[in-house]
Amino acid sequence: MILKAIVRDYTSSGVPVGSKALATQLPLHVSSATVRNEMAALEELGLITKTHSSSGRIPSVKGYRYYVDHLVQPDPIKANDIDLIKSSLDGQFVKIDEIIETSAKILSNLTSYTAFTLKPELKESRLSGFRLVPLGKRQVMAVLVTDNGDVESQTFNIAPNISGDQLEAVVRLINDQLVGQPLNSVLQALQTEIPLQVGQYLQRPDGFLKIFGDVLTKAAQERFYVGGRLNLLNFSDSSDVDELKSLYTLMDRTDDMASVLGQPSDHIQVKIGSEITNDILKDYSLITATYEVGDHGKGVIALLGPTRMPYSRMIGLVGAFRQELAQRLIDYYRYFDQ
Amino acid sequence: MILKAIVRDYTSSGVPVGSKALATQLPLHVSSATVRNEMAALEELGLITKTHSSSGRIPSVKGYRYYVDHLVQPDPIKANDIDLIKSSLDGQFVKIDEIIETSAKILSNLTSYTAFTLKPELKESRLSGFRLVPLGKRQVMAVLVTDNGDVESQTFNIAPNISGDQLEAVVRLINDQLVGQPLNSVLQALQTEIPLQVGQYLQRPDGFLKIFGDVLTKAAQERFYVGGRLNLLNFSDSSDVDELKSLYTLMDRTDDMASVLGQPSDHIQVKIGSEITNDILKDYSLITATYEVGDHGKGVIALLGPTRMPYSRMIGLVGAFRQELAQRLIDYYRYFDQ
DNA sequence: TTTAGCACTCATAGTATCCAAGTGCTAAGA
DNA sequence: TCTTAGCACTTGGATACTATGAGTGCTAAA
Repeated sequence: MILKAIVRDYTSSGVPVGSKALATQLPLHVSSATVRNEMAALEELGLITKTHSSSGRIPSVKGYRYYVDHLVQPDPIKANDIDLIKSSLDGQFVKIDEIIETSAKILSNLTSYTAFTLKPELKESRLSGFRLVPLGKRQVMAVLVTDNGDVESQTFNIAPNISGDQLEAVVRLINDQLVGQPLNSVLQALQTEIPLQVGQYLQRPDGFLKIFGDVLTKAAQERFYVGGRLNLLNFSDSSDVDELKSLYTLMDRTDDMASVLGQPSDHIQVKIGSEITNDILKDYSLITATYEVGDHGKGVIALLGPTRMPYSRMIGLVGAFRQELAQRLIDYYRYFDQ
Repeated sequence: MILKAIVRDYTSSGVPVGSKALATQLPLHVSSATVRNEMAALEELGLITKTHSSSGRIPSVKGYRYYVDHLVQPDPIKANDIDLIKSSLDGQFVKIDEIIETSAKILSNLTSYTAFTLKPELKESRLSGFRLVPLGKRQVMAVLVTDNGDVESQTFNIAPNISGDQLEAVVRLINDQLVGQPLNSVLQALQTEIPLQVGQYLQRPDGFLKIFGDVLTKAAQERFYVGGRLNLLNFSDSSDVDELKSLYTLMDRTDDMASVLGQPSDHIQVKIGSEITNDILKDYSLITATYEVGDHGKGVIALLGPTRMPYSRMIGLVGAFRQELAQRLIDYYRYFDQ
């Protein structure tokens, strides 16, 4: 009960909490001295610490962990918030990506923290088609489609001496040999056999290979969105410029962030401070949740905030949001899947 | 001479400069008392100020202005720097936009400030084609091309009850009526007659109209790139979080930034502190330069830094960079234009 | 087991003091 | 008339000292 009160107090006020204040708040009627004894015990257990020898107590990482694992109960979500979520997700979206991207924004607005969303994805998507669409005299658009429904495109200029036939031959080559293969394999093939084969049709295959590689890697990458980047300035130290920089740099690296978010799991996960695998985030906490979209795979939403975040509220919010988002996406697919 | 020395000193050290230090630095042999008398005169003229009543002097906005207008001579660019520029611009680019984007990065790296680049653009580009490329069962990609060579695309899903014929009819409609018109007019038509006409072919035209509007506005927007966003943290106060936030928000608004950069002009422009039209930037300085790419229009590069930036070096750099970039782009067009 | 009492600790804010860097002004010198 | 030495004065910043108050640990009594 005391640990719970300390966490609650500290996360809402940000000030180390002392025995006297605590005694008056507790549902039991006990004196501050009693509280002090109990606090000494909690400190012994490593659940709370002091900032200096005569200060009030703050929860340690271990303390937060115990609180999150055993004591916290998610706040019921406010009617206001649920309305906001519903109405924000209710827009006229024409692409899944838009929904996912907006989700990150909503979640960050709701919490004043920074939010991440990962698009739901089948384990391994396969190449389902590649085309070159001629646009102007020299302009061509390369379009790559996966069996997942993801589309990547890029325009480029071709050298004047390349004929339409040559391009068609290359497209046919790619489609014949690679459609149906997982993107990873295609990427690998790009390093090995493809250049040789393409070389039969094009004099200087470099340009084409670069384009193809670009759209391919874009398609193979996880779709990762960040909302409320700037909120980081609120809750981070923000005096240490270098730290801020590495944080922002980290957030732009899709791969690193994907590994930080970790494996999908069914329940809401909370990683606190040093529990996060990446050192740059050791002073923050991360709440992640997986959302399932029927047979369209799983996605992840996550929330990054200070270690001293009001976990009960945030866990409640993330939980509610994941449900709303999943529902919204299921509806989306139901409408468009034949 | 004294003003020049003060600006030079202060921009390189960041510390208000006093009469004694100044006396030893000046090419003339004069005592500090003489310098003090001159400084009093300069202060009278409003060219320099004190931070407090017994501090050294710093240049005022008016002082910087005078310096930039009459005293500064651009530093000759270092061999190192020119090599870096050349080699960075030398990559295998397949799109103009890539070159422009990289330019912002190079310039920001070179200066440790924040750089902006605006793609060269003809006065008003016109719609030269619109298509819908079917990708899968329900997926369609909308592609819009301008006579400028700009391409915008977006994928979306169509409702199951729409036939290929309907889409073709819509595409034909758009192309027949609107090709050759300036994008602005097309945007306007989108508000007025187009919805009615499209309504004849589609039951629920909203989705299509949104897509068309989206790609259209994207194409009509100026192409604007920012490099070294994070450098802002170095040279801005960075303790005032709200200020930082509005600064970053500003940088994401293409329109506002375009108006901040101002009208293209032939020579390098320097705007100092409160001279910048936007209040958010009142403690910064902005160096802008226009680069011309033959008959492919004009673009802009710009550099944002603290008011106390070493103008001579920066003006030199921006000048050299603009030349290199223009040359690079001219080469690019020469290679691909027929 | 709980509690009152008390000595002790430490961060924070406020105050005084010193120092260095710089200024303005005056009066003498070139 | 311009330059310069000299000097009193101003100011921010560093350093030291001193309350003050919130909080602790421990002891002894209830």
